[in-house]
Amino acid sequence: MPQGSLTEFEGAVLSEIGRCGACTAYQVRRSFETSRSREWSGSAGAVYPAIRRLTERGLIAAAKARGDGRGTTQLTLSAPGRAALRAWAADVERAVGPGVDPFRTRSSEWETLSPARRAALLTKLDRALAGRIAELEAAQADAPESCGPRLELDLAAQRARLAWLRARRGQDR
Amino acid sequence: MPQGSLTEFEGAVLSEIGRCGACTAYQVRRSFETSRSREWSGSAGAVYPAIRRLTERGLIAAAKARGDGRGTTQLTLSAPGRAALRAWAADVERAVGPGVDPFRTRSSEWETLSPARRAALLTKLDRALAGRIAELEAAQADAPESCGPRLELDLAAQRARLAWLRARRGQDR
DNA sequence: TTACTCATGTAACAAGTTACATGATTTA
DNA sequence: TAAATCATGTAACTTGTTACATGAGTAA
Repeated sequence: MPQGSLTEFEGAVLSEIGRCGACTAYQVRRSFETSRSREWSGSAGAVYPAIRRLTERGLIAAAKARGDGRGTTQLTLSAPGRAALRAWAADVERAVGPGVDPFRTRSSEWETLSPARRAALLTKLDRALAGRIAELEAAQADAPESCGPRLELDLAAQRARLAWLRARRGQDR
Repeated sequence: MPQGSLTEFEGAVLSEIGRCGACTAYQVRRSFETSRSREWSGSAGAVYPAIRRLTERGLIAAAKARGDGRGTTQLTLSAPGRAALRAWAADVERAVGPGVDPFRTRSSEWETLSPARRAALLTKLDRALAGRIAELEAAQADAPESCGPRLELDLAAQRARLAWLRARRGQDR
């Protein structure tokens, strides 16, 4: 990894600290844990070491909260941290990469199934995708202000899968 | 990880061995290395240990090629291996999960940029996406028979990103 | 006072990366 | 014969996972 660059996870951590202005490592964990997307579990064993690394690199400023028996530490982005976050977010090559897509990875295997098995599986996939889309639409309707681009892109990606799936099922008939 | 289940990478390895019928670990490596998607590097340090694990679990049958000074080993799927691969491919919950999407992960950070910086970045992203789409369309035109669902889904995903991006840029005007 | 949440962290393990090492075979 | 490719593998490192451990504050 080139010097100064950030992993996906580190970028997401800095992004979260930048978003909330000043927060504790615990709050960063919770935001990953409660996030709809299951990209990272937000486990303590991932978050605390990552924050320690980023603090050692001078990208995060950690300030002990005084008069707090819990030993709470407030985290903020330093100026280099903001710069590193901007550079990470502006990495076009990585942004347009395909990432890890479990739907696509499995798709070529579906072609090898017998027509009957394939039809059954594609029906299940259709239902699951439609369910996810309904959830995302409900979340969007619940909090129309707070729904950012991630939710929109989640929806767009799931709709693209469903459109592919229905075109694929049409071919089987 | 529940017993008998496969990681994304292990599933992809079994899928590749199933696809080519019987091949060497080296051929599995090459197919990852030369794959358009950069999900996995196909490094020897990933492929050989994974194949050893899968062989120890009885999912891969390894047969030494006789009369080959290179010590070549032919790999095939065992019956339990084919069953494990089918179960992995039919895991609907994991299939419809979002995976790791570097475009979506970065998108919320783009909203924090100044209008001028955002416009410049979104222009670069537009060009990069259009370029990727053109490459995929060219690959599809070059080999119309051999282009499987992965290529179609790659295209669908990139087109969905581009459509989101252009709608997003329209809002800024 | 019991249980839950806030808050931080470590230990053992899993699994990927790069870089290195070795040797056979094929091709220029 | 020199270089490229085929073929297999290991070692050091990174970084994620689960599970565990600890302790302070808060609400039933």
